[in-house]
Amino acid sequence: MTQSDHPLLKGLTPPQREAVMHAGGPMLVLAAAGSGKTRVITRRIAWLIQSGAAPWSIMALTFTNKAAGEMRERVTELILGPAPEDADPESPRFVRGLTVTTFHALCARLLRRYAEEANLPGVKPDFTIYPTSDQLAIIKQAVKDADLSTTNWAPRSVLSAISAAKNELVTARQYEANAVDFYHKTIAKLYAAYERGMHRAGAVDFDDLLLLTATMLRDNASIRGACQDRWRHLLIDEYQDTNKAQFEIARLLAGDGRPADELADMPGVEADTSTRTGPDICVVGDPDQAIYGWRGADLSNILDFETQFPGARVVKLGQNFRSTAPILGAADTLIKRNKQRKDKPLFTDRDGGERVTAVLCRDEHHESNLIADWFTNLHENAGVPWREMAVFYRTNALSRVMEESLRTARIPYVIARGTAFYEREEVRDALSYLRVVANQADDVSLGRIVNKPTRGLGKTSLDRIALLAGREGLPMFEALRRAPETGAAPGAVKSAARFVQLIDDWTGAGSFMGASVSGTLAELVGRVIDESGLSAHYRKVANASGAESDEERLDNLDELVSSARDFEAEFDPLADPIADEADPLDMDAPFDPDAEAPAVPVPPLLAMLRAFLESVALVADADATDPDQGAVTLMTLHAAKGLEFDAAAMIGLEEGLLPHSRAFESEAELEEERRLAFVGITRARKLLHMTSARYRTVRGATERTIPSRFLSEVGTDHVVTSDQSDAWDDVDQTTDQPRERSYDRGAAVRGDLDRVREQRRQISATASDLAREEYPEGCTVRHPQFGEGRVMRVMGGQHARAVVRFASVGEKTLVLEYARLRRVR
DNA sequence: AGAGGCAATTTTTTT
DNA sequence: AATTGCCTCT
Repeated sequence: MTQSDHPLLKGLTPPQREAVMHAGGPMLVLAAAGSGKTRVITRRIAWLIQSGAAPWSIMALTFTNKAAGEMRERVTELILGPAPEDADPESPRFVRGLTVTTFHALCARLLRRYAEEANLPGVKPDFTIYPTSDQLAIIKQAVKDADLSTTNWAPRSVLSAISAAKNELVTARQYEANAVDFYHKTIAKLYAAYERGMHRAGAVDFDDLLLLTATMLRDNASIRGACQDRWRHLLIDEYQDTNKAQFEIARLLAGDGRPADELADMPGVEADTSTRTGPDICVVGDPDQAIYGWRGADLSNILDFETQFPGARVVKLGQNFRSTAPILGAADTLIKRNKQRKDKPLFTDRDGGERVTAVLCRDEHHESNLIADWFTNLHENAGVPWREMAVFYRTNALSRVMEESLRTARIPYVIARGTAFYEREEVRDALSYLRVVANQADDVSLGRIVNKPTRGLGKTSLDRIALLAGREGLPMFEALRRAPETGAAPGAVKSAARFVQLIDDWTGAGSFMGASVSGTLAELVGRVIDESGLSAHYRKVANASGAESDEERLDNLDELVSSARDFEAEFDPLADPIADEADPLDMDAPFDPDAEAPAVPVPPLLAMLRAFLESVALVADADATDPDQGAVTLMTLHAAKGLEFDAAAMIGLEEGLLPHSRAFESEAELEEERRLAFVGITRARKLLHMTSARYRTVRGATERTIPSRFLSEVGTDHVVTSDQSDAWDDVDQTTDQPRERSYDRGAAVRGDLDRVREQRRQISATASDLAREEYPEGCTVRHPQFGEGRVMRVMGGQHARAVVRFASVGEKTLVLEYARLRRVR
């Protein structure tokens, strides 16, 4: 078989092949948007394995779980072949020992495994990962303790200062040493206090995961050595988004590479030995898609790669296989405006394709209706599946109006907000209980649930107990045990004892790892939700008001149990980068893709709980996009990176939104905004709509807007612009009030004004019929506040109304347009 | 102690 | 508009 016939090289361009086959040593793949970057990485991993590299010697790092999951899946298919139809979902297919994960998840695992050995200050293996909201709680306390006002020292900005420092690998001590003025000295003080608070709670934050891992690898030769011995091949995706800490981790993991002779027997490799030195680190990225400068990403990591890894091979992938020529043309014209940029070709060999459209709309409702109609049209007339459509926006707030329009148009949609579920009050409460179970020093979580549902532990008593905790340097939970000493009210003391007993029951009084607490993770989660009184609490509320939100809360708690069950079922101990501890891999055995996975001892419940909480802490918004869903996807431009759709809409192209007003100050940030727009444009395969609204209501105030500079910067060769913002008079001149906002939406897309006017005349006439059709008398509906009710009467006219009799509040007359009614059953 | 109401305030993006 | 925090009332 000649090389080019190799199945892993099939259909690849010469530069893609070069990257896949690269013999080893540092390599930088500059991959333009849509140039088959993921393909190259996955094929390279498969290539390495087929060339004799052990799967467990390969590590691929991504930024989101979703990207990691997809990569893992694609490598599995390349190695094991496509999944059989009758595949047992219970026994997941995976390439044993291969590490494909996110930076953060890798760091979490490494820290749990090595924190004790490395003797990192304040980090125990049972650490909790604090999300931003919990970080803020610690900072707020630190600000208060320092007798500063949270007005002058907004926790949010203090946090970003600390975070920025951590991303630069600056510790609290170093920060203090460098602080010269009052501001920096104060931040230094707060940084130190924050660290103390985190240590006390046994918590680390997202930045710590990276910082501590980098420090650990740097300062501890034996741990570094162990990692370098294990992972000989390192691949990093989206390298343009790495920050200094991530660069350090990559550099330390890559080490100095292996002796050249280890590579000598790789088949299909050119006899070019000059490239066979240095660490086998392969990074893939595109400087034009760098959009995370604000969280410390450092473009010099990719720009200076050749300096940092001497002798690096550079492969450029410029040919785009994704988008039509007009879309690429628009993207290219736009990105050329950036001054801080190495120009690189972006080309396709395909002709044709529809031009990009830019539409200036009247307001955000017009805008979202326009998109909804476009989608409907594509779906019904062009047969484009819903899942091939997406809406991108700069800020999450823009999703709301879009949702409304999609709902009205009965278009199925999903919002890519992976974290949303875990941010819900009831879910956070349940997780807080679980986190206290996993780590009893977690004071922030404890504080949230110690009296929820209320169990007679009020502020006064808790303050007294907190005093004891502060005096003796105890975690709150320990202080609760000693409540009798605090002189708290007898009732409160009793409550404290009951609470302590509750937690102790779940943990087997600290003997968690023993056999005293058995069962599955899902059982534990269910038990905690139940015995904590949370479910009873919400059930009571739900029964009392019948409101949707409370029923929903119960459902969400159930869903948390199911997600625990799923996690347990899918938990793959061998996918764990440190699995070799629990189940030593036979490093010398030849890799056999068909070998049965060995029976792995079920991890103890506590380990499972920690792994579950960790996975929950590390979910990304982008993880929530599910390509199998038959639904339009709504997401931020940031979450869109790495994805592609047949038809995409970018909304809110206005000065202040995209580019965002916070970026006006600096040229560098403006260029990042431009890259963000570039990322959005290049997500579209065939059709792209860009819209801007003449008026937009933000935080309750309607403002006149200015169309984004990017709309003109995409040029006119590939883009058709139409101004529909004044296609009709929407304001009644006599009262200066807006008239009912209705227009023919299909016609608006086509810009057919006569039809618009005709349709408008008809709309009010048919409104009542439509309303009756949608809400026939006697049907049951649900209102977000009032709960379920029965429709008694429907009235038409300009603002169709319905009289609804609610169980909770009696009869109400609701304007259908505004009352977010939903039919039940 | 705890719930509910009112006022103030708003990081844009995320692991 | 919506969330969050503070304060009052029961």
